[in-house]
Amino acid sequence: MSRSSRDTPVGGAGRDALYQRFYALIDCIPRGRVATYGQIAREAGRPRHARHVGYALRALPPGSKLPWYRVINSRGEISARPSEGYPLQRERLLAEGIVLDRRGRVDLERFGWVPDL
DNA sequence: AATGTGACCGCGA
DNA sequence: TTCGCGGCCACAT
Repeated sequence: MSRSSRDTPVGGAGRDALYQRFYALIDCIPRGRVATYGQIAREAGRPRHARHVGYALRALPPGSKLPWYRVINSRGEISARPSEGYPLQRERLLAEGIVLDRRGRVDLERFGWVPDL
C-alpha cells in the first residue's frame, strides 16, 4: 500500500467513478434503514463532500432502482425539495417501517445504517 | 474566467 | 433546540 494515507484516489476516472461509488454504497443500505449524505461521502472516501452525494442523487434518473429515498440529511430530515421527491420519499420510508416524528424527522440512533464490514 | 447555486455538514452562540 | 456561517466542489449561466 504505497499510497498516500490522506486520501483515496478516485481511480483516475474522476467524477463519474465517484458517483458510481456513491451509488454502490447507497445500494447497500438495507431495507428499513437510512444513511446520511455525509455518511455516504465518508464511506466513499470523500469526507466533507456530502453535497456531491446530493448532486449525484439529483442526477439520478426517475424510476431508478437505487434506494435513494434512504438517504437523508444529518438532522434526520428529508432534504429533497417538496416539488421533487419529498412526498414519494416520505411514503417510501414509512412503507419500510421507518418512523417519522411530528416534524418529519427520523431517529438516526434507531434507523441509521451501521455498515458492517 | 467569474459568480451564484445547491436533495449538505459541523461548529459556535 | 434553533439559527447563522464558513467550508466543500461540480455545474449552470
